[in-house]
Amino acid sequence: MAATMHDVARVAGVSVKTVSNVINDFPHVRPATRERVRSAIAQLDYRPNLSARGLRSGKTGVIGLAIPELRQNYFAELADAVIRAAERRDVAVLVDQTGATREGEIAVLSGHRLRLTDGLLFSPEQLGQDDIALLQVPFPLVLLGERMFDGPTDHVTMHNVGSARAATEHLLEIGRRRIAVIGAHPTHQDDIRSANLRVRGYREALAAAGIAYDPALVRVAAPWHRENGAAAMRDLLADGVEFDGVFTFNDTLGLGALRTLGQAGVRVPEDVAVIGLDNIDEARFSVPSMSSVDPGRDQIAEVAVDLLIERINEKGDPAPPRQILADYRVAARESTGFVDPEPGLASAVSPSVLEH
Amino acid sequence: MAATMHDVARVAGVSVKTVSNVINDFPHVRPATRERVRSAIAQLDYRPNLSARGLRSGKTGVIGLAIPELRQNYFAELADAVIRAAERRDVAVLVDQTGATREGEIAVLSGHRLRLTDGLLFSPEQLGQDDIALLQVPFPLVLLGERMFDGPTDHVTMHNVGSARAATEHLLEIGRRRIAVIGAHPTHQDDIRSANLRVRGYREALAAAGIAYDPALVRVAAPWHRENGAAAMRDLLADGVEFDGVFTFNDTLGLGALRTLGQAGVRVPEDVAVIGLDNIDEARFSVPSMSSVDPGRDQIAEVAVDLLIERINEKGDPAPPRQILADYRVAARESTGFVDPEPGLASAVSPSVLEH
DNA sequence: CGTTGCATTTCCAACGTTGTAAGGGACTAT
DNA sequence: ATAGTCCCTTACAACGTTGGAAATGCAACG
Repeated sequence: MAATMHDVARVAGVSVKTVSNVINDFPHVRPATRERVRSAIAQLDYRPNLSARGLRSGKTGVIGLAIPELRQNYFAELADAVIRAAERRDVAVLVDQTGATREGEIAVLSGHRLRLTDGLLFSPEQLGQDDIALLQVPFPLVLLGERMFDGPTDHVTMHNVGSARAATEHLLEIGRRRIAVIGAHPTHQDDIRSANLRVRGYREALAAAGIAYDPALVRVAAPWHRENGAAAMRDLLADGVEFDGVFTFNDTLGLGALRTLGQAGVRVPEDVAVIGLDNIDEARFSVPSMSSVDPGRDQIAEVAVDLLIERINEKGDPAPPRQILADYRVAARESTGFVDPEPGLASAVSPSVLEH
Repeated sequence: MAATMHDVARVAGVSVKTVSNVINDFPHVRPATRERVRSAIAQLDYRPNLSARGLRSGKTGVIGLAIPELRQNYFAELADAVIRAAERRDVAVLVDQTGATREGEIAVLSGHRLRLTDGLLFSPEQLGQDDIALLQVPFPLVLLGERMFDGPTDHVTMHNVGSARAATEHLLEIGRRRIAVIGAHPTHQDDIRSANLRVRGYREALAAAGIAYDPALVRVAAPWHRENGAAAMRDLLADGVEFDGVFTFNDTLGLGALRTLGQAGVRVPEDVAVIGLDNIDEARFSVPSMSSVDPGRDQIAEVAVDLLIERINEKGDPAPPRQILADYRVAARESTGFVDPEPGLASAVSPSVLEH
């Protein structure tokens, strides 16, 4: 049977409350007493019962992370970053998968699925701008991702316009002038916000370089899955539109596009340079390796966890919702003519990263 | 403030214990009473406080899953499967990353990191056969993976010999006769068990087909990372050994090998057919898509969760440890001359799967 | 009509922790 | 010596739930 606070108190010759005071770093404990308690704790290998603490304090020290599916690379990496960030703050993470369904996402917001958590990090994939009202929930919630904006909760997201502009600028810097994009939204689809912002970044970069905007180069693809990237690229090639660079709105689209280019015998980057957005690990391992904009996922995870913990501990009237934009940077690889110093190495971002 | 059992009891006009009895599906509650309690619960949107329940019952309804890193595709898919399996049993999953370090894995076993859990699913990457003694822990533990065998706990794992044999047989069936393998272990390395078993499966298949074993075709690669697969393939090509098929001991090695083959201008599958093992999602998206043996990951997750829950609820003397081997099957794709009916589609295993 | 037996419900205590308020001891100032 | 003060420590209750035992109600029986 595991030791309890009472056991520790008995061994140390103090009351349980004094043990509690030592554990919680309360002031007003004599150093000698503190030491005695410490050694009793060590001797008994005592660890606080978190259920009891949770019951008494109303906090469990666990946060929920709701994502569509772990097997989607992007979300695995997000979960990885969140778990690391939470660990540093001594918080555990319960992962819940919504299955990328609307019902799943709504279920998560009902709070019926993730019990035992103090708050929720939520990265929706189906809910959109029209569902903002659903975010009004009776527990601390921090929103992630680019599907809903200006909601009632804190929101941490990448810089859509900036990173899209950076991607386009990167292609311009290596001399490309006919730059296609893949991932625009079909009219009135509710991916709107994010896709529109990226189109805006693209156009800003073009404008700054004095290049005219050509609608023929802007391709619809939704959702942003590999097969749609491949299909959009097939269309682009079939239409005979001339282009020497492609910016896909995420890496998954980009990998699909790369595959089509490879099958079609188009050389990358000689004939067409390709850059994605997300900087998922997989981008480093495609043939050729794919350049991408790193949207600052680690920073997003850190900040999101911090905000959530802040909200959990918030007393009194809640502060107004905050929106945080992460820093981004270009990771240049073979698909835009750069060489990976250490191709296939599994850790750290490539040193050929261009700081923003 | 959230409703408690007392609130429900008051509304329903019964005692708290009766509410508890309804919630826990105890017999001996009159249907009328049960109904009254049910509607009170609905009316108040009551949900049990899991901290209190955990305190009282000693169970939290949460299990831990310790894996090296979520960003490794294989483990993301494993975590996905485990979370789904656990959800069906109304159990939540706390994911802990060991960081693929020996210290991290030992720390997990100390139980100091994952508190608030009833038991642990542990998939080691660093610990090996010599560390078996560390698995003797004071909480329910189910071991996953192929690094440690015959330990003191339940163990769920793929069928190493069988799946390796199946991979080799698949290459034989499409007419290959000079079949190389990548992923053997350097002598005395502690990957031994798994790599050896796969070599055995390979040799069994060769023997059954009446083909002589040629040591020159057996290549060392450790750990099983992409870069080592690429390097082993470079060596194989550089050595001038003749071969028309390659079986890599996991998919990551295979993707690395595919990359090298592509760069070297060797045609897949015309010149060399390639098959991996693990059937990670990524295998469907490489160019060409890569055949693989599906080691039954979903089944492994299901069984592992079941065993763990059984152990958690076990009373009295523990039953002897059990070892479960999962069913495997070949997923045939372009790299062995098969066509994906739906290339790039993100769900379900390809219908070209050959059942085992 | 009292008794028995069973189904149903209630009462009480306990799980391990922490907040509150009060207690005890040592020191200082008078 | 005495009161006042400051530190440090303690006692007690409470968080919301469930196990066990006790109590109640009801029907059938003699």
